[in-house]
Amino acid sequence: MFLAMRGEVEAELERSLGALDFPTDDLGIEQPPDDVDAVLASSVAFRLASKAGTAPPNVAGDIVDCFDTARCEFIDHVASQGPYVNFFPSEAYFTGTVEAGQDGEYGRLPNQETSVVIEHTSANPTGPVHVGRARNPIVGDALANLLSYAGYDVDRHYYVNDAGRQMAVFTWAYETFDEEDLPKPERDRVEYDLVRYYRKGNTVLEEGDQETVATAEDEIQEIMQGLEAGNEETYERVGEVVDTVLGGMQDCLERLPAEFDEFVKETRFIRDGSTDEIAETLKETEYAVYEEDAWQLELTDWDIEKNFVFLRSDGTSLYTTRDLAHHEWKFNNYDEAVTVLGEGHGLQSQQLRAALEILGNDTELLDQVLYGWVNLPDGESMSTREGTGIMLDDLLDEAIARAREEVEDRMDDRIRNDDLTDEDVDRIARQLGIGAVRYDIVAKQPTKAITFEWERALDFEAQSAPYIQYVHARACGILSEANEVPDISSVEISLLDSESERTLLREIARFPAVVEEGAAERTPHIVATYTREFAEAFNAFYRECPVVDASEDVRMARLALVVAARNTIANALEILGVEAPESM
RNA sequence: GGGCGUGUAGCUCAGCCCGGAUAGAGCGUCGGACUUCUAAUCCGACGGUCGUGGGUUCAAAUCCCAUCACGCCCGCCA
Repeated sequence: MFLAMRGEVEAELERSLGALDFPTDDLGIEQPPDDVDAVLASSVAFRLASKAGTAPPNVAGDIVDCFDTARCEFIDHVASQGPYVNFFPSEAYFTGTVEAGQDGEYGRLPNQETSVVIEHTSANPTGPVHVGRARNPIVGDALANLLSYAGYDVDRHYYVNDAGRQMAVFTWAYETFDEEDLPKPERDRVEYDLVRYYRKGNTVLEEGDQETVATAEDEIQEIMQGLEAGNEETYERVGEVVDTVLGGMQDCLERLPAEFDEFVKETRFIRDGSTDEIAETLKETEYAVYEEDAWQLELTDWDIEKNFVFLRSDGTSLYTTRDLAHHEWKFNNYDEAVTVLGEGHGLQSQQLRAALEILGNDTELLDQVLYGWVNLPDGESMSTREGTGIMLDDLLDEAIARAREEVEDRMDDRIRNDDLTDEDVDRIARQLGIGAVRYDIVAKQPTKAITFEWERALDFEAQSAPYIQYVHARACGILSEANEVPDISSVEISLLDSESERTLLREIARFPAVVEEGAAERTPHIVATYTREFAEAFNAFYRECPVVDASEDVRMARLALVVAARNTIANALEILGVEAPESM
């Protein structure tokens, strides 16, 4: 209803300003502070005062006089307060909110008829997923959920770097070393098994004697050239390693859960010739220069001082050249593209955009969401090759273990006698533990750097997932206790007239607007902020408004409100990728 | 040196793009509320030169300029 009301405010305010001979390009619509009872406000009177030759409050008064609420369904009245014009909701606003909230899909926006490909994670398939990489799937998955809720047709892609030197090193190491020379794997899963070869290979290359390293380099070069030349046998050898490791990483990511519609391999754009085509096209452009035997692009028009080399002196392509072919493929198959990537790729993503423009693409359709690094407290960085960092599996296991402890501690002093089964305890521990990890990461602006600390990551207090999840469990508790479904057509919404009920209704009403804004700005964290504010409103309602024991009419109205609240918080959590427990 | 990002309460963060009503939360500290639809909750108190200095504006945490601190990047690696 918020979106509908905002539409009415915009239309009628524009008409009013026009009638008063004021410009209508800036309506100054904003959210009033908490202690003002209006849903929307306008500060436009400030800017019109000098034109009108009078003080802002007078202008605000004129606007109020001209504003015709008879033309609006969701606006009850308009009032000026000093220089501000405040818009107050009608009974239909609240009735409409409760009705809309009965839908289990509440918050989902109309189909935008637009396809979006969101690429995220895309970690090199070299070993187990560590916490440093985990920010990407968590942000990426939430953003994909959010765009989907906003009515976009979303495909989730993982771009697999299977053509680089690291994969050649990995393949050589895997084929060279014996299992018995390696340490025990840290966990019984394929990527933990195979990463040992990769680490051993890198150690040998760094510390081995000259002859060993030279032999290894020859073999690595042979693999790389086989890939570039389109040699099928090489593809198979490398592919075995890539697919195996990736399979294990997928198992890990599914725990979050983060799943993908497609794993797009980099070699695909070598094999189908599109990388070569791109290179040939670029050579013909006015930005192309041939310097020091390599083809480059001068990007000074884009304020990038560094030349972008797209063909090496030996004529082979680079990662970004292949990524150009990848992105042209995206543009051919989707209306819009979003990529979630680490801040270390800033310059590269600028070069990519510039080159895509040179190739004639509309880069307005590409959004690159950058997220900051995850550091360890002692300043050490996380590296698969060096075997440093916290593994995501370990973090999730620890989170679940701590959540289980909490659940068990609380079992003893539960007032409610609802005997949780062992399965319930398992479920709750998993939902809360993983939810806490996800929420902690998705709730922050991605551009902020994070220092990983166990206690902080696993804090289950307020402003964490369990706080929000508890709201859902409470709502479900009321509904199961009441054990009846309100007939929405006969419910008296006007009975929901206390302050806490009205506040909760307003929170429910603006959920679709949060989805709209978050999707447009590609900022899933605002959904997390919303869930916190929503939880506060719900808890106030919970404290002040008994549902089950209320008189018949009030009970029905409140039950309808609780259904709407439950659907809202369940769907907001779904966007964040945090499970909504029915009991905890 | 250049580019990008970050800097808001002791700590962790919203708010900044798009200027507007007394700068908001949580943690921590202190003090309160469970015979109640689940206290993983709620209520109250304490806590702020919004990094710093200028500028624009009726109005600046928000826009502009400068500056400091921290992070990342500046490879014919990925």
